[in-house]
Amino acid sequence: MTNKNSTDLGLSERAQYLFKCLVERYVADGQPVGSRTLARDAQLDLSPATIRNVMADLEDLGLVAAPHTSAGRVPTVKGYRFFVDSLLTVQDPPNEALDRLLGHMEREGDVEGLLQKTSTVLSDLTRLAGVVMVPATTTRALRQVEFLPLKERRVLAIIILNNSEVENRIIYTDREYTESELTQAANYLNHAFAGMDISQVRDKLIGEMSQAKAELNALMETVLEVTGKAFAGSGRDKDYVLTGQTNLMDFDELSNVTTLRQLFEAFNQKRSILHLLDQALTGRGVQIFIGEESGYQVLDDCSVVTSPYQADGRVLGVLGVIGPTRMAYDRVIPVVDLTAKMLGSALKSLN
Amino acid sequence: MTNKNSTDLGLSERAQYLFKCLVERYVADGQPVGSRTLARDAQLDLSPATIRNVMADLEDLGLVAAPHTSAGRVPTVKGYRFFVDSLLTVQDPPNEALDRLLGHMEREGDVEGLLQKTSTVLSDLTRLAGVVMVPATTTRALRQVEFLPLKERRVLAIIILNNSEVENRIIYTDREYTESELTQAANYLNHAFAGMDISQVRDKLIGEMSQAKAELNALMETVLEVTGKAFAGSGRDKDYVLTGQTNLMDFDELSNVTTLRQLFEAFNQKRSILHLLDQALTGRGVQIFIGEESGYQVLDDCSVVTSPYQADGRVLGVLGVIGPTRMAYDRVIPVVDLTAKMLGSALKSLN
DNA sequence: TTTTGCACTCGCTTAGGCCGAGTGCTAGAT
DNA sequence: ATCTAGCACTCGGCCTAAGCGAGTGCAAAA
Repeated sequence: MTNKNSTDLGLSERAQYLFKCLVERYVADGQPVGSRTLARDAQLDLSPATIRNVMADLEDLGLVAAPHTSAGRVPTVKGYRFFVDSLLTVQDPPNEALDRLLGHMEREGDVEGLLQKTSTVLSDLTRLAGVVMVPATTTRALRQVEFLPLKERRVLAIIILNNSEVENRIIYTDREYTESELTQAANYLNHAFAGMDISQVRDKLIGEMSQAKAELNALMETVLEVTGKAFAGSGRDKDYVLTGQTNLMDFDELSNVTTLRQLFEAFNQKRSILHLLDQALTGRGVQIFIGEESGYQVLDDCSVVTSPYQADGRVLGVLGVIGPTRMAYDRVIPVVDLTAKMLGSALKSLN
Repeated sequence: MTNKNSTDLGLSERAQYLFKCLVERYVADGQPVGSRTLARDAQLDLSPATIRNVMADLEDLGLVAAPHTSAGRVPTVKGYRFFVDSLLTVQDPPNEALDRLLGHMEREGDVEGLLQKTSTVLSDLTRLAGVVMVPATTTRALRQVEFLPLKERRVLAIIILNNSEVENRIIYTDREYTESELTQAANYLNHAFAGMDISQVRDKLIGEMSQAKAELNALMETVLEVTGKAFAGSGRDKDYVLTGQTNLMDFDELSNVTTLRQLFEAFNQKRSILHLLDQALTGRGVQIFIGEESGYQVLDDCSVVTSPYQADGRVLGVLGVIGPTRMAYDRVIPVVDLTAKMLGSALKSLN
C-alpha cells in the first residue's frame, strides 16, 4: 500500500498529496500550516486528527518542522528538495503576460540592453530578484583593431570581436607612439590576423616576432600587450546584471535589516553570486539551490533557480532568480526555463 | 547682549553655543537630547533648569522640537539649516586616511574606473551613500568615426570623441551597405570633420548634401542619422555612479523596511536623483539639501551634500553623498568638497 | 538671572492574564 | 486496521496595568 515509486521515501500517496498541499499552502501565505487548515485545504474528508498523524510521519522523515511546540508545520530544506524533485507539477502556460513581456526582449538591439531587459523580465514576472550572467563568448574572433595615441604614453585600443562586440582599453606603453606608427600596427594586425581567434593571435605574434626586426619590435611588444590583455581571463571579467533586488524587501523572512544588508552586500561584492552561477553553468537544465544548499551563508534563507542559456548548442551563460526559500517554484521554474530559451534565441538572432 | 550678528536669529551667543552642542550631540548618538545631558555636555556650569529655559527659546524659534511631551529635543530641518549655515566649524584636515584613499583615485586609468573609485571613496569616508554624476562633456569634438556592417541592415558605429571617449551604437539602416561603402563614408567624415564639435557636424553635413549627388546621398543620410543620434541629448543619457547604499541600512531612522525600499527604488529609477543633482550643478560650491528641502518625498528623512567638480574652469558634473538628515555635516562637507577637487584634477590629468 | 524644588507627562519595559491555534495521546467508532 | 472524537496541554501573540526613568514646565527662592 505504501511505496509507490522509488522517490517517495516510503510515503503513501495520501501523505505525499498532503505534503504537497502543505507546501503549496505555506508558499502561498507564509504561515505555518496546521492540521485543521490542511484538512480544509486538501478536500479529502479527513478529520484534523488524522492529518495530525500524517504530519507526525512527515516530521519524522524530516520533511517538515514546527517552529515551536504549538505552531503548524513548515517545510524543511529537505522537504522543499523532495517537493521540487518528486511532486512538483509545473504550471506550464504561465499566462499571456509572459509572451507580452518576452516580446519586448526581441526589440533590444545590443547585448547590453538585451541582458538588462531579460533580467527585468525575470524579476517582473516572478516578483523576485532576477540575475543574468553576461554571455561568456568563448569564441573571440578578431574582427578589427584600432590604436589611438593619448597623452603621456598611453594608447587607446579599440578591439572589435566577433560581430559587434566592442572593447576599449587604455594601455600604458613604455614610450610615445605616433599616430602613424599605431595605424601601421593596427593595419598589420587587421590584415594578418583578422578572423582568427584572439587566443591564437598572441601565439602567432610571437612566432612572427622572431623574424621581424628593428624599430618594429617595440611596437610588436605593445601589440602583444594589447592582445594579451584582451585575451586575459577569457575577456572582460565575468559579470552579471541584477534587477529587482528591492522585491526581496517584501518578504518578511528576509525583512530583518541585517540579513537584508548582508544579502545586498553580497550582490555588490558579486563574488559569491558568480561562484554560484558558475556551478549552475555546468548543469543541464533548470537547477535549484535551496537554502543552505548553495553553500553561501548569506543565501541561507534564499533559494536560487537557474538555467543555462545557449545559442547554436553552445552554453553561453546562466540566468535565474533569487528569492526566499518559500517561493512559488511551480510558477518560477517555467519562467526561468522559458526566459533562458528566449534569451538564447534572441542572442542568436542578434548575433 | 543678544544679536551679535545678522544670521543669529536674535539668539544670544550662549544659546547658539548650546544649540550647536545639542546638534552635535544628537548627530553623534541619535537620541533626543535632554537638558541634563546638554548641561553636562556643554561644560558651562549651568543647571539643567537654565538649559531648559534656553531650549524653550530654541523651540519657539523652530530650531528644535520634542518628539513627544517628555523627551529631549531634536533639531528640526530649520535647525539643521541654521546649524550648517551659521555655526558650523568645518573640521578641515579630515585625518590621513583621506589622503591615502584619495591617492588611489589617481591610479585609475579610465574615466569609468575613476568615477567608480571616487564614489567608493565618498561612501567609505563618510559611511554614507556616495554618488558621482558622470561628466557631461559639453565639448564633443569628433576625433574619429568608424562604421562596420552587421547582419540585417544594421551598422555598428564607433565614435571616438575628444581624447579617449568611445561610444558605440548600433544603427538600423534602410538598406544593406557594403564594407567599402561604409569605410568610404567614415573616411569622408574623418577627413572633413575631424576636430569639429559634433553638434556642428550635422549642420555642415546638410550644407554639403545640397551639392553631393547620386549614390552617395543614401550614405550621407546614414551618416546624418549616426551623428544625429550621437549628438542627441548631449551624448549618452545623464547617469551617475552610486555606491555604499547598504551603509544607509545602518541608520535606524531609515530602517523601516518600506522607507528603505522606496529609497532604493528611487536609486534604481534614477530620475529624482538626477533632477536633484542637476539643481546642484548650477550652484557654486558645496550645497546641502536637508530633508524635505530636496523636494522629493523619498528623501524626506535624508540630506544630500553635493559639490560640482570642474576641470579647466568648466563644471563637468556633481558628486556628493546621501545620508540621513542626522549626519555629521562637519566631517562630510570637507570630504565632499575635497573629493570634488580631487576628481576635477584627476580628470584633467587623465583628460 | 539663575537655581531649586515639585508636580506632571509620556514612552518603554516588564509581568501577568487571556485567547486561539495547534499538538499528542488515548479511547472509542467504523 | 484505520479513522475520529475528545481532552489536556503548550506556546506565541495581544492586551493591560504597573513601575521606571527621562524629561518637561512652572513658581518661588537665591
